[in-house]
Amino acid sequence: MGSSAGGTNGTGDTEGGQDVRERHVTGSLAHRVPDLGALELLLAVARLGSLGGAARELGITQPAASSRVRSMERQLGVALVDRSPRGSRLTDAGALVTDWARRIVEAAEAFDAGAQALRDRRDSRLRVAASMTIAEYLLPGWLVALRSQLPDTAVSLLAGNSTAVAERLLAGEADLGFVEGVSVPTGLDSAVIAHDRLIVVAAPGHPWTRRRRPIEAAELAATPLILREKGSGTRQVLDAALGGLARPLIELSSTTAVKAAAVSGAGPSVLSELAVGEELSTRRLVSVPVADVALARDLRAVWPTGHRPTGPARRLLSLTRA
Amino acid sequence: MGSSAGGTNGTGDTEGGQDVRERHVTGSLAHRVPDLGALELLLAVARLGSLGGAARELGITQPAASSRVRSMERQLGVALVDRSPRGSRLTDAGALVTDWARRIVEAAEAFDAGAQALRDRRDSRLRVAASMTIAEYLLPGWLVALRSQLPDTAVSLLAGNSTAVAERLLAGEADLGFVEGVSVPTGLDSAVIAHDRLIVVAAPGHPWTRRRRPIEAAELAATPLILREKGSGTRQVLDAALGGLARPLIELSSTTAVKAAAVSGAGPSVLSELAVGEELSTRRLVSVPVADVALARDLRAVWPTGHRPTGPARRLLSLTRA
DNA sequence: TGCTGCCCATAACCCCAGCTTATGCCCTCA
DNA sequence: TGAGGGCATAAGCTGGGGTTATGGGCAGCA
Repeated sequence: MGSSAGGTNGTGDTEGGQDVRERHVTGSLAHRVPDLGALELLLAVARLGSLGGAARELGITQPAASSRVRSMERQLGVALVDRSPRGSRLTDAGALVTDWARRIVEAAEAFDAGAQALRDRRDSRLRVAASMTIAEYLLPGWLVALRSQLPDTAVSLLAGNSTAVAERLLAGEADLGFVEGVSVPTGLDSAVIAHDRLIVVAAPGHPWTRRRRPIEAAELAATPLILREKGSGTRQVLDAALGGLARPLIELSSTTAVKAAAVSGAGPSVLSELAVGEELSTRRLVSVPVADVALARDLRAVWPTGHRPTGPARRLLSLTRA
Repeated sequence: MGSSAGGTNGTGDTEGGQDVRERHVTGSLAHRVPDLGALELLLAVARLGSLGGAARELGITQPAASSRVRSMERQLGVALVDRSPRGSRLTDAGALVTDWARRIVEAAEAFDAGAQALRDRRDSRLRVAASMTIAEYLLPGWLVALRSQLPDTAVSLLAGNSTAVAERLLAGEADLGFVEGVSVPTGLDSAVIAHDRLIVVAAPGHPWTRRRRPIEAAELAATPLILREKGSGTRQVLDAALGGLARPLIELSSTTAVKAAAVSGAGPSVLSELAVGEELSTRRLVSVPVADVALARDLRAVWPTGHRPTGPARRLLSLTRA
């Protein structure tokens, strides 16, 4: 590395003497991270090896691309591309930054696919109904993949609980559904597409995170927990596993609120492993081993009995089987 | 939900009769996805239950927040918050969108943590040297976590291959290193922090993706593959596993380039599972089972023999042991 | 019942980031 | 040696996002 970071190539440094470098300013991410357009531009430069080429691909002019990359470099304080009269290549640091940028762009693509499905309610070629956990954590990725296979298929998404999903399907208002939980609503055929486990989590420092031995079912049932409201898929599985005994410390109506409460140390909680992956890997939450309790559940694709999915629905279904 | 989507409420529609609704316009993500500032604002609204409160937290005025949320709703075509004279709550669709937004913001936080480490080269309290794969895929997450524990510790990052990492550590220019690969450079102590496997991947449709039986080592060695250049950690492991026989179809100098080539169907490749997680789950690449080949490798933290990490280095080390 | 406080919306104005067009220099290659 | 691709700089325009100022609903309380 180090090849270019310091500005050893005196191409253009117009900013001259100003090294005021505001440190430690908590300028709210948006001020420290380039916007999506700039990140897309960077990815295009990486792929095409030229600023002008990237500009053409994005439908802007070459000077616009040039200045935008430059201001991104100023913002980050790192040289990203080596410009030469016959093209531009990423510096080592630039390659790294580009990889990190790609994550943001991919998350944005998932967001876009999801948002688009949420908007196009009727008149879509593929109408999907999904339970919350699946709609939150899995569907956007599937939709991105689906779009790459069927770019012209408009998808609509309705999110609700299992019974709502079943109603839509049976009323002919949805082509394919996804539910989590133990049982399949009557009138529907299903295929298991993935498995999910509920796990017990607590903020770092909680006594349970220091235990040697796993929690027993009885102890879990006896401890007040931060939980989703009754009726949620997560709560149903937990209640079933404990024999209807889960004691709520607080009941909240969204997974997000539950996570926030758990992270802030309000108490232990039980959540889908899909929901807490990020929190676990960054140590904002710690998983507590449990013994003796069946917290696994299947994630299923469902459709009206007899109406085996065809067309785009079939395509989507085939994407979901990892 | 559907309360406002269709534009039935004529609040501000200055564009009047134009329902031209540009469909299918590939307006480059950035035009379809709200910018980071707007997403942060949405998260704040979700957390605080009020537009004004969110505005205060972000250091902007209430009208600014109000208008920004409104324009986000217009952009997405979906009502996100239910405004009432005593606060604002997310709609169902808003809750979903907020969850998707959170992914983007988290990716941005990782980007920011990484970029900041890349910028602060010297004069940092914790100097980390890491091999490319780790710097790309794992370090940013660790840095986010570290920052939540030690907000005032400036971290610097140098990315290079294993020998470069070792040099820095031995020269006293780095406090903690991370390497992938089979052997530990001499003069360094190490601890295994995770495991990684190289996997064989191909674009969907490639003959190998239809096979029933795993690929044999001999077949893998006989087939031209898309590979990183000689000397990269990935290549070393593969060569060792095959007995130095890997045949390159193309040699490329970055993981990203290799992935792009593989996705475009140029041929099969061998890559770290860390690198292709996203591609696998969205089916841009398919994993091909292999028999008979030892493609596992350890990811290790390393430090100069005897100089057991202390202070921030120790803290970071403890974060990395999942 | 009216007062006070919190919440949100609208209006008018301002500023700068990012775009465009126009131009020039550098390098390579036929 | 001229043509063409690639990059940089300069000058001017536009709009999104910010600000201040103001007004209207709904709760709670004297």
